[in-house]
Amino acid sequence: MEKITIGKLAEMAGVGVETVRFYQRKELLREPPASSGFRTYNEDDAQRILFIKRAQDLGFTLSEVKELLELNTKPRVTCGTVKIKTQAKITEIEEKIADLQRMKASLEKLACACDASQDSIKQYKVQECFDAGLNCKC
Amino acid sequence: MEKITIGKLAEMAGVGVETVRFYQRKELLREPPASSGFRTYNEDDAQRILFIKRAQDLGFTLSEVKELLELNTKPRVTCGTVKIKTQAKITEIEEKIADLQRMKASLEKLACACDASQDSIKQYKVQECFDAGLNCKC
DNA sequence: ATATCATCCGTACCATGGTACGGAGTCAAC
DNA sequence: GTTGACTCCGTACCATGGTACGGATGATAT
Repeated sequence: MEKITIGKLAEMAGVGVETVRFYQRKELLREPPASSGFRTYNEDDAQRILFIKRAQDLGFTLSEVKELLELNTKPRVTCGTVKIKTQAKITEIEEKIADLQRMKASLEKLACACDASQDSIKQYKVQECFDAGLNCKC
Repeated sequence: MEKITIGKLAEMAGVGVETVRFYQRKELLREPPASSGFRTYNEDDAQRILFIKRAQDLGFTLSEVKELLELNTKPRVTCGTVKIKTQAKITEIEEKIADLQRMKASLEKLACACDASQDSIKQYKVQECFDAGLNCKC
């Protein structure tokens, strides 16, 4: 198997060298055996970084990712554990979407009010729009 | 009107005294007139903090909240300007919603893949769960 | 009038997720 | 056998959104 240096690993995974070292400090990635002072990585390390990036894109924090990765080392963990964690994340995301949709509705009312009250806009407060009692009847 | 001290204001808005000072440093909140060395707030200041918190809960950063608040305070803002800014925010929100919906879809695939493999593969790895999620046809 | 709060201010610190720096050692090519 | 690129390590720094500290002074109640 080829020797993968930190620079090559970083390139393979699409991250910076410093990011690899950062993940090692955070114990998201093992400290690989060092041959003559230089770390020697393998394909699995690259896969692991790609996994971290993927999970991160799905809204997991690094400590959540670490937890997920640690599920592997624990003996009797099944996919069910992953599913529970994943569904908690889905619920979180659904709540954020609902919040944003409420926000969007409020801003649409503000935009609409701008149309309606061409000249009296100066009195219109953004806060008022966000608050439950909206002036606009759009 | 009653004099509201920083401690009372913080309590009214459900934040810490230090948070109020922090918002002032960030220019999200005015530096109120100080009567004999102590700041004197009013009801509007409390409303403003509540607005900040609300917008923040909806995924806006403090600098975005600041921008939103500035829609109110700019003196010569015309109706058209408000509408353009508001609609830019709406577009931003729509993008956030779309991002979250993509995240949710991926997570649902992940949950589904976990479900499918729960019985059959006892030693299923977390990474494999994510990989299965990518290819899941649920 | 004295005790006990609250407030003042600057500054330091916390977590998160990295990024940058600088002096040293190492490796590979020419 | 020297040059240039890469790596080593610790440490400092960045933005974000706060939280905590501590000495001084103001307000208030008994």
